[in-house]
Parts: sequence; structure tokens; C-alpha cells
Amino acid sequence: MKVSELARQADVHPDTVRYYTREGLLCPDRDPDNGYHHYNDEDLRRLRFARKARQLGFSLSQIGAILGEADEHQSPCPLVRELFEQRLAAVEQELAELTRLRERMRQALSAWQSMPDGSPDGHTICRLIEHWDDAQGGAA
Amino acid sequence: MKVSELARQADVHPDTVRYYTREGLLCPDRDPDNGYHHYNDEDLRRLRFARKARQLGFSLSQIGAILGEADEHQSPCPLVRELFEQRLAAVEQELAELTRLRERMRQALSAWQSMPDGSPDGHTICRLIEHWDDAQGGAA
DNA sequence: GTAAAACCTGTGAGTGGCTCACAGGTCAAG
DNA sequence: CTTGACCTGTGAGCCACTCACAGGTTTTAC
Repeated sequence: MKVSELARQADVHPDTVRYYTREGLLCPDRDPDNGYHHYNDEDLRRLRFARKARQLGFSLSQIGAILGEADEHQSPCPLVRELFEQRLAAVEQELAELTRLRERMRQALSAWQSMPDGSPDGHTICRLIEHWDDAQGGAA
Repeated sequence: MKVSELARQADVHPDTVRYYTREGLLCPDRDPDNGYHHYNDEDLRRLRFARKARQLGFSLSQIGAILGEADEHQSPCPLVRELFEQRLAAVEQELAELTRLRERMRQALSAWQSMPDGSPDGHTICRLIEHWDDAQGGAA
């Protein structure tokens, strides 16, 4: 399999395949005649695995570490469980922050319904933003 | 005010002040003797405004556009209302995706409780990840 | 008065995960 | 045998910083 074929089978951009190859996540053979990369089913498995892991929010270096353990015939699963729990905690935190942000934005939006636009007066730039935090008690 | 003083008053990194200055969000006077930047209260307002807008998820170029309108003595508020609604929609979407992700992760985690780690067998890398999606119907 | 510490300057690189552009080589179909 | 679609490596661009570096300036302490 050449780059585009692998990319099609895993439904990613060919440049992503090239990038993962550069980063060492994929280790294709080279055609001695023209230098082309030749990927096999193992590479396809690795690529699909990497994409799933990316969807879970793992970084490429974490994925590299997992693949590396698997390459050394060790079960990567304990590492995966550990990284996964860390990742879940991070997701929970992002979620909490984003939820707070949404609430503040919604409240700001409703507060703005009754606020006039107003022109810059040398003291404020845009009251909508400058006072958006005060409108609800100012908790950061 | 010099860089560090402004940074302290707005509670940001001095390099952030320098960066915003480079990007044209802040336009301090220069000391003709030594070339130092001199910031005034207007710059402090702009910086604080920019930080609030960043907390809301606006990009620096959007913030630049808002400040630009204010500089031309036009009310930036209609622009702000428009950008704000776009941003709120984006936040809602991120939130929905993150919520889905969390659910899938939680289900995966509980499914894994009963799965053994297993070593790489040439067909799978880590079942935990490779089957994490299948375990719940495989809806992407 | 002077030496050290703490500032200032501009520039450039690094972060992460791609994506795109470029210049040149290779290959399949008509 | 040309056209077009692929391949190669390299480098830049995105975003909002953050940090490093080398050299100049100002403040502080003695």
C-alpha cells in the first residue's frame, strides 16, 4: 500500500499519514527503486488505532508510547488505563469550565437584551464585554 | 507605565504585553531617549478588555476588530453581539461533543473493568482502545 | 562611585497536530 | 509520449502565547 491508499482505508488526509510516518508512529518499508513508502496491514492497524486514540484525546506522544510498549511485546493496557483515567479527569475539568462559560455567556446575553449599544466615550470600549462579568457577581 | 508595571496591573505575563503590542492591540508611546514603551490608562483598559474577551473565547484578531471599531468612534457593540452569538453556538457544540466523549469514556472504563489486559498478539495493539467504540454500538 | 540586579529592547524559536505549498521525480492510461 | 495523478523531502502557516538570547538601561545597595 502506498500513502494515498492507506489514507483512504483509514479515512484520513494523506498528509496525516506522511506526518505520522515522519513522527515515527508508522514504520513502512521503502521501495529500493524509487524510495516510496510501502505500508502493510500492521500499519493500517496502527493508524486506525492512533485515530481512535486521538478521538479520545490522547496526544501523539502518548500514542507513540503505547505503540512502543506494544512493539516491545508488553501489554500497553496498564499504561492505557493510567493515561485514560488522567484523560477522563481532564475531560471532566474541561467540561466543567465550558459549562461555567456557557452559563456566564447566556446570562450576559440576556443581560444585554436591555442594554443599549452606546458609543465609545473614552472610558469604556464596549460595556457589553467590560461589564459582562460584573452582571452576575463577578465570580471568576 | 512600562511593560512590567502594566502587566502587573492587568495580571498578565510581561511577554503577553509585548506580544499584544507587537500585534498592534496596544499602541504605547516610545521614550525617545531609550526606546522604552510607555503605556497609559487607555492601554490598561484595552488590555483588560482584551483579557476578558479572551476568556470569552474571542480570538486576538476578533478583539483587534472590536478595538478597531471603537478606535473609529463607532460602537463595537453590534459586532460584539454578532461574534458573541457565534461564539456561544461554538461553545454549545464543543460542550455537546465533550459530553458525548465523556459518556463514551465512562462506558469504556466500566466495560474495561471486566477485560483482561492481554499482550499484543500481532492482531491487536490494545483491545481496550481498539474495541472502546464497539462496546456501545459504534456510533461515531 | 560603582557593581550587581532588575529591568528594557528586538528577534527568533518552541509548543501540537496537522495542512498546504513547492520543486522535482515516478508511474499509469490514452 | 504526453498528460495527469501520484510520490518524495522540506519548510511554512495556523493560534496565543512563552521562553531564550544578546545587548542596552535603569535602579538599588553598599
